[in-house]
This record gives sequence, C-alpha cells and structure tokens, in this order.
Amino acid sequence: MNIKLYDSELKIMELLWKYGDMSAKQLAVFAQNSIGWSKTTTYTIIGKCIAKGVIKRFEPDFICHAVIEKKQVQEYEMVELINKVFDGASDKLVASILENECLSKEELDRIFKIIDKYR
Amino acid sequence: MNIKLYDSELKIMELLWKYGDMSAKQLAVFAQNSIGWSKTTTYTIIGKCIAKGVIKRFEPDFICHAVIEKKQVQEYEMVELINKVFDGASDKLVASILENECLSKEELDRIFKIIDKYR
DNA sequence: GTATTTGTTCTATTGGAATAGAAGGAGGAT
DNA sequence: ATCCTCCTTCTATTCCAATAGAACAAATAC
Repeated sequence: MNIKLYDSELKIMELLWKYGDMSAKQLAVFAQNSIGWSKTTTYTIIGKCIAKGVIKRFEPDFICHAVIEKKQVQEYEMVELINKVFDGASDKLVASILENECLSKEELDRIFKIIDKYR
Repeated sequence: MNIKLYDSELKIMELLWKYGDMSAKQLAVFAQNSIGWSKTTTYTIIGKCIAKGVIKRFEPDFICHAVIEKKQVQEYEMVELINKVFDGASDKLVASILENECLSKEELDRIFKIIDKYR
C-alpha cells in the first residue's frame, strides 16, 4: 500500500473520513458540490485510491471505505515535511510553530496542554 | 515575490543557504556533484528563482544571493501543511509530532526545552 | 584575427497529476 | 423484447514541473 496521497486523492479521502463510508455515486455528488468535480473525475480518483490500497470498495452499490486513517496521513506528511525543510529535526519544526506570530492565545494553550501530556 | 518553491528550486536555495553567495557557475558545479544535475538544469532553475524574486544576481560573474531565509520557507511550508491535513490547527500538528514513535529521548528533550522557552 | 573554450540563455522533451468526455453495461419502464 | 436511464470504466486532453540539448556570446589562446 502506498500511503503517499496526491491532493486530488486527499480530497476524496477527506470526504470519507468526514462522512464515513458511502457509495461511489454519493462520493461523486459530494465532490460535485464541495469541489466542483465532474463525476468522472471522482471515479478516476477513487480508482487510483483503490489501486493504492487506501480505499476498499464493497458490493452492493460500490460502497467505499477508507482503509487508512487520517492520522496516518498526517504523520506521513509531517515526517516528509521535517525531512524536506527541517533537516530531519522535529524540534526545529516545533520551534517554527511556536515562532509563528499568528498563534492565538487559545492555540498556544492547547499546544502547552498537549506537551504536558507527553512530558 | 512568490515564496512557494518547487522541489527543484528548493534544492538550489539549500545550496545558497548552506554555502552562502556564489556564482551561477559554482552553483552548477555544486548541483552537478550533489544532485547530479546538468548545468543547464541549474541555470534554468536559477532563472525561475530570480523570476520569483527569491534569488538576486549581481555582476560581475553572476553572483547569486538568496533573498529569502530558510526560516521563511520553513514557516510557509509549515502553515501549508497545517492547512492541508491538520484542519488549520497547529496543536494537532504538535500532537502528531509527539505521538510519533520514532522520537529519540534527545529529540524529545530538545522539544521540551524549546517549549519551555516560549511558555 | 581566427579558433576554441567557457558561461549563459533559448527552446524542446518528458512524465505525471488533474480533469473530464465518450463509451460500455446493467436494471427498470413500456 | 426493446428502449432508456443511470452508474461505472476507458481513454483522452491539458497543464506544468523537471530536465537538458542546442544555440549563442564573451573571453581566452594561438
């Protein structure tokens, strides 16, 4: 299974994660409304996701199920980013987050709270 | 100035950040050795970086200078990632980092140290 | 003063992601 | 049984990043 998802694939997965299993047809409707995709585009992307093993499809009605969790993708992308621009050092990423001016007090508090859980 | 850098552009910038200003020709040699690029590839990418405003080139000898700092790119990429897979919530990214099994004791300590600086 | 090398730019090719139109096939309506 | 509609798949198109070959210009050598 290849967990590296392209943007288009991610969009479909997001729908599955958010709304749970649904038929390919329903996915097409959702994608039509939220992203403006033609239904064939959705079907193409579903096919790619199945080929990658991140979606499994069941009869009847082509019910699509997300095989991987969002958490896995988050972790994968996080590691990729660290290797790409943070010299493989996770603490540099943390530093970058904290240095970011745009953090609200609430966000900072939530970050501290999470940190303390792991200390 | 467009700070969104493609992978190829990032590779050139990394060289400038690491070794400081140098001529286009030198960059081509570095890129040849470290990435295996043909010199024309390097020149093409330098051109794109100049068009984006992230490199300025001075006479004589086409000395290339990085206009932006690595920090800026790190922050940009970090924010992009948060918006892409972490629902715009920076604390979720922090949680993901900490939950990652592969963190060594040393890395964890560095993270805690950084956090405490900002508390 | 011409030939040759070297540094730079111009233009082309390739490959893959994103997107979707047209074709195929199954199930229901008449 | 045939027609029609709807869901799915097959195939094509477009766009752009990555890469580099060929052309050009400036400097050096002979």
